[in-house]
Amino acid sequence: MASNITFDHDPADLGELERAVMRLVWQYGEVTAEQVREQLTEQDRPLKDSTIRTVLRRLEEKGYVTHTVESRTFRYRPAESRQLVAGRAVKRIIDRFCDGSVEALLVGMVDSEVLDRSELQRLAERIAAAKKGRKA
Amino acid sequence: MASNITFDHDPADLGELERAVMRLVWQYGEVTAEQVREQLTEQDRPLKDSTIRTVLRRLEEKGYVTHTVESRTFRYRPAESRQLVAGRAVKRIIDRFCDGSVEALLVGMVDSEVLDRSELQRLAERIAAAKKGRKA
DNA sequence: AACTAATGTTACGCTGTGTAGCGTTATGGC
DNA sequence: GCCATAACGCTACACAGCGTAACATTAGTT
Repeated sequence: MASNITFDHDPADLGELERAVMRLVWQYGEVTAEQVREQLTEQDRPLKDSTIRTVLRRLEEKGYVTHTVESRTFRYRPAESRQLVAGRAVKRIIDRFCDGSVEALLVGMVDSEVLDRSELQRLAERIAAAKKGRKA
Repeated sequence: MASNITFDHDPADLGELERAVMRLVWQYGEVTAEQVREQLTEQDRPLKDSTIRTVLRRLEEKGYVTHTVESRTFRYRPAESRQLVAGRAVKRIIDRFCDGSVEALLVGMVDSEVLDRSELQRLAERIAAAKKGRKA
């Protein structure tokens, strides 16, 4: 197996530019191709607008954004929150590198200094609290 | 190029086969090209050994494995633990998708059902305990 | 010296991504 | 109504990475 399964989108499979664009989409909540172009230009990355449009179209094909037309202008919005996407990306890593063990991952995060234990502790409490208060 | 530069090891920049091989390297701790080939064959993925060798060489170039020669045979070993690599991969995701906020990520993990709060709670305790017991 | 096991070299095709040119189509102004 | 213009789609192309492997090289063993 593994050869013909249809994988759903993998956030890590976004290229550098695509990621930069997604960052903007998430940041602004809603953007037009022009706005994206302006922002990128400001980030010292001047690009032709056909380039931006191509990227936005690909992102939509990949399911990262959706768009609505408003007086002949496309408004792109994120299809999912970045937290959700990030969460799935992490899940992928866990599956691929930690044989599904979230624990192994977190230990690795601590080891690679992405997380320190007190921080983790705090987070655990925070999240537990938030979840409890929000309970379903 | 300049081999003295610290390269970014992003597991996401590994291909499907490369990942499969890494999994074996991590699993066995030490492998020869032949062993890798046998294992892959057993996983219904028969490949010529020149293929395996190419992949192992690339993995070494990328810094994922190292090798020592033992009576003409290359013994490949992981350069770093998979937890460490996974941890860094996650850090990348955090930087790229969560603007560096670990909290945002964990919240996302909970939201995308990668983690549930009780699990997180337990983990926090476990890790804190492990760290404490292991000295600082 | 010949045989053979283990490695290295080179390559080729495919897919994805960055980047963009050019064609198309509504809209508003004249 | 006609045209300039804005916004978009389509097509392409080069380059890199990965899977895959044939062929060349080298060093022990007999």
